[in-house]
Amino acid sequence: MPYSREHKQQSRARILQSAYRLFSTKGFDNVTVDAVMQDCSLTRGAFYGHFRSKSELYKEALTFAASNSKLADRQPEGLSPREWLSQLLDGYLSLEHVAGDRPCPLAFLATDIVSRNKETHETYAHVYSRMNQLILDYAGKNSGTNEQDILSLTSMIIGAVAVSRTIEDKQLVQQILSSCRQQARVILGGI
Amino acid sequence: MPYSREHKQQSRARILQSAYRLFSTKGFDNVTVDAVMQDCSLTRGAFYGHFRSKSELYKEALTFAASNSKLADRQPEGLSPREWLSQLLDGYLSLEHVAGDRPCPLAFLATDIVSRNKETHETYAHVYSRMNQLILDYAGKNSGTNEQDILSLTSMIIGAVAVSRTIEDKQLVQQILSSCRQQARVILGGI
DNA sequence: ATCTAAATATGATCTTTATCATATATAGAT
DNA sequence: ATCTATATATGATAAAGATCATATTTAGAT
Repeated sequence: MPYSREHKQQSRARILQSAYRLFSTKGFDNVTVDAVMQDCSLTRGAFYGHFRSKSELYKEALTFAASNSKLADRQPEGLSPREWLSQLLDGYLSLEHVAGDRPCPLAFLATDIVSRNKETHETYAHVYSRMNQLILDYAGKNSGTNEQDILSLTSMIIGAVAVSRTIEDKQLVQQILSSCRQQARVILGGI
Repeated sequence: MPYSREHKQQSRARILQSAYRLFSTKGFDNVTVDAVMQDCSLTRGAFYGHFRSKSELYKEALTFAASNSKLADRQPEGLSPREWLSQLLDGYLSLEHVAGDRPCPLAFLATDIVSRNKETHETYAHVYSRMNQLILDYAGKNSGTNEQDILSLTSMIIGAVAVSRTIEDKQLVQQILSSCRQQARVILGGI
């Protein structure tokens, strides 16, 4: 047996990490297979030992990102669900997030997804539903916040991050994010 | 002098219209210069008599779309600004819009824009500011709705349309749009 | 030390596509 | 009718990039 037992798994994880970082900041067509492999210090040829195609990589990277998102992080002890949700929203609606720190695929790939294949659309939709469900859980089902409210909330925060990413005027971006942080609290009935 | 006086202007307009329709639904990289020209029954070569490059076309198409958007339409007589705004929001948050009828570049190109050049970013930012300003004007500055509220409103409607476009479950899309229509009225203090 | 299957690297190939150089068509002016 | 500047079309070029075929490296087992 060649190489250590987990070697390939580790390579695969590195490829996915590089891929997601590049895809989410540049979009599918502005990232070459070469670029991804160079980013994780491998080469073109090795790629096809891990993935069937660039499309498959994109879909897998999307799944990878979703399971590594802050939303998927465990709620820290000592925080109530609502406090944790409050922190999550502040992180989501932050300059750091907009700058590309563990970016949310829902916002960063919003329009890039449209040109991908059906499987990828389904993956995206799944990630979206999961975000809504998680926020609903944290908000508390008997809190006066219902599923409708959550749908408008997620539209708002996804839209805010997507738009903010394109705007170079940092002050305006801060205003957008701050307005949405405030509005989020209104929707959730105060935290 | 060859051709009629306005011939070239008309061709240019046709190119821009085709370009915007294609770019907004497929994104920059999934639209070839050939495809645009064929869409308006011209050919590749003629393109460079009108635009210096594909990038320039994209930017011009964005400007073109903004000035042809429903938001730029004149307010119909017999409607108050708030009634007109209400109709605009319902149109924006509709299945028809999501399906691509006179689509809003802010939503349809949200992440595609990021990879474009600085000039294009500025154009996008300009369109964005204009949308906020128009909505603020229609809402009425002394109505209890302030600029902050508008920023969260536009984030929400842009996000809703951007996300909806990727989701194939029509029922879910209707829920998203409906939730946002409702939330929009809350933000605007009832219409 | 050597052998071997798995992992990775290297060197094509083939397609797509933006852009350019050149040719043709158009319709007003003479 | 013909001439001409402008608009449009056609064919060529060249670069980029996904994928494949083939070679090389790796490290556990013998």
